[in-house]
Amino acid sequence: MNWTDERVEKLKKLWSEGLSASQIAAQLGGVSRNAVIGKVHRLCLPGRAKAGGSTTTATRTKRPATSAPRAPNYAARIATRTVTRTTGATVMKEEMEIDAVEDQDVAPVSNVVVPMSRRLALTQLTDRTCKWPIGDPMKDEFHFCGNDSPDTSPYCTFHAKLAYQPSGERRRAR
DNA sequence: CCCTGATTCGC
DNA sequence: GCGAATCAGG
Repeated sequence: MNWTDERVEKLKKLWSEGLSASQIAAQLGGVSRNAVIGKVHRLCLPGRAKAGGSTTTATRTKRPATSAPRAPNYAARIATRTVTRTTGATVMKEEMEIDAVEDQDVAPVSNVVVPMSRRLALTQLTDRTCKWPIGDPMKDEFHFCGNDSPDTSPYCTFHAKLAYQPSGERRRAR
């Protein structure tokens, strides 16, 4: 995958909306979260104040620039590689999620991860259908997931994990 | 262990 | 320029 203008624009948009790198990667497809972060840096986009999943609201400022940025010790890097790989479910999981979304678009039948794919149009959505958008909104094949979603979420259990939840609360679906 | 972003560096 | 590997942290 290469960074077309379209993809860069989407990246900028999602990043500015506060989506995490992995979530953006999942939506763009074909890239890892590392790729997203790397691109963000190359674009000189404003980074997050602090890392960490729990929405660090204006936490401490960045590292003191006085000390060296970092000194990657390649000996140590090699030493920890095996450990990281054994653990490393991160990359694997991302790939699985991306594949699942794409599979749904191509082969809607009998998907283990997403058992049902109804490919609903906007007007077909109900309170109980997943509203996760699939495809390019500007193109004809655009549709919504349409799987059953619990009353507590606008998304099915699969897409709920990918959905961005604003820190406050989700506006009540009307 | 799950996740987050940040950084380095081989390609 | 790209992104995997790694680091650092919640």
